[in-house]
Amino acid sequence: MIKREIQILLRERLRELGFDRKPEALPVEEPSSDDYGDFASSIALELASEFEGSSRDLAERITEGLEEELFKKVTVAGPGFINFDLTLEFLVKSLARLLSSSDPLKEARDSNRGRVQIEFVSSNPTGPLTVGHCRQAVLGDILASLYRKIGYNVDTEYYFNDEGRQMDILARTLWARYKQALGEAVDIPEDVYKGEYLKDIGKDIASEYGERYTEWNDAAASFFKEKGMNQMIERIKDDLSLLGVEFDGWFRESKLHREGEVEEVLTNLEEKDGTYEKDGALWLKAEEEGAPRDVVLLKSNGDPTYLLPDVAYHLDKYDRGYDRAIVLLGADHQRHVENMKAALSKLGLPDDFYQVLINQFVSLSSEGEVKRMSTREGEFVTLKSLVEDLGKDVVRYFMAARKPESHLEFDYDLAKEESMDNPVYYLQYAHTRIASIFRKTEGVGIEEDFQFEDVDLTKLDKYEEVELIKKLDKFSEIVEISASNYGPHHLVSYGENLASLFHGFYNKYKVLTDDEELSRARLGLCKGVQMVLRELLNILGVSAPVSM
RNA sequence: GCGCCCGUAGCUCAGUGGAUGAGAGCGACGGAUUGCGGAUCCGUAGGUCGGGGGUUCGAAUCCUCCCGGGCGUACCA
Repeated sequence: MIKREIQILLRERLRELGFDRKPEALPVEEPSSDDYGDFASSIALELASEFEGSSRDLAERITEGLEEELFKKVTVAGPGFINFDLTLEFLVKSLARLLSSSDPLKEARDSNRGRVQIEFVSSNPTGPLTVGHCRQAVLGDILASLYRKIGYNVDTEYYFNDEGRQMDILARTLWARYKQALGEAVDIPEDVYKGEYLKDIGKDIASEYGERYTEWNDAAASFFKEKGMNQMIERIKDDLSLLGVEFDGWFRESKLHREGEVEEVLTNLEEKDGTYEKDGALWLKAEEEGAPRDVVLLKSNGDPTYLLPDVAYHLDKYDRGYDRAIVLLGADHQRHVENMKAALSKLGLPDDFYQVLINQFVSLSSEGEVKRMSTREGEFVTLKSLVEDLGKDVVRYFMAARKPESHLEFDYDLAKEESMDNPVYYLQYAHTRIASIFRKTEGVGIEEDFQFEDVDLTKLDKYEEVELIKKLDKFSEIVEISASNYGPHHLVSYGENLASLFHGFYNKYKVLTDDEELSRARLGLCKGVQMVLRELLNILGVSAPVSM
């Protein structure tokens, strides 16, 4: 990374002046204006208070002896900004590294980063996944591949409650559907799971098992619970696979109860003096750990609340050896997160173990109308219908394009538009275009898979070419930022930016020219753009076609 | 009432823990191709970065208050 190299040089120079700073802590940025060089640093302004002279004087001192072969020019501007103009030879090395590595993220990878678990969607198997789950599925899946790319050992997991009241209702409803399929009229309990999907499952069971479960008893209850849940899980898996999302693990809440982990965590909390009884219920002293108020762990009827098994679940994650547990939750879980943090802190887990990405809701807009997505209304757009309608690439791209903590207005009409107006195709088209250029190389006497080692990349001296080289160099930093900030949208912005630079370059200059050396250099640049685009689309889970 | 998130161009939104003219896409208007894919490119118009105050050499970005919207504030999950 060019930025890193400048930081290291700056660090050396600052050492000589008596300042001790880590290179990564030194501000080096691409300035907003081209008048201020390729890169700029405001370090002198930051350190001026520790210096006897003015910030401008300090900047002058820093630049002394810094003008080595890397820099065409180093100047001090304004109140003390240091502007770096890089030589073409130096800039071009970054592209050469990319071309020889065949891996755009080689520099960003560090295999010693530890184990991370990412939990997302985690919707209970009582109904189909919706547009809201879709956003989370995409975000979680991208984060997982992002963390893998930079060297973490990542497992994804889906957690669900396979017991409890909701599952009982599911079982009861499914049984009723089964009976209906056998031709008997049975009342469906009001307000619950009337969906077509249960009718279908009921029919399947009827044809497979005939009249074996005509009476509602314990055997039927457990049969329909297990059957219903398994069928729902299968459907959820099918929906997710439409999106290209697969989980490494599926965790059942019942395991925590069965293996005594819930009991254990309760004892643990009691021993740490983290609980008390009030009104017949057992409360967690959450307020002591920074939560707004205390919260119930065991209801007065003895049942645990949602919180308690989730605490046990996270202790289980911790015991499995993860260094970090990242959890994606919807905006309505804010209070739960505070309670969880309080409980885990009571138990003595490291503060940074439990990390939550709260994402805001999705609304769908079409023909000027905005519809809120609500499962409670009973009217929701399913993940399945959305993906079947628009395709995986478009859905994933749109779901990733906004920062998670912002509301996402999903523009259905724009997403549906299979034309230049749809930003997904903008990126894919850049990739396709490059592939197309490489199919034409023989026409100018260049073999398609020629080696870039011998190419003179300093032929790339046009403004647009240099901008592209700098942009490519920035990719690993963007990936790093996207991962550490849990913000896949940075990738999208960067990708649109890169594609835009490329299209501009393409329109202004010919890649395949009469000058063979120039052609080879430009092909090198194209290859670099293609490599980064492909890697980026790959992380987003969007296909990178060679023709469209 | 209190807590979290959001408020940037007509619309949808970028702008990583501050840094030297406020950006993109869509929409509007006007242009570009007998040549590598026009799903492209170039240009014009359009903004007191919700509002006030504060910190700083410097604030869309940090602090505070206010306004507007979403979510939460359960012995639901």
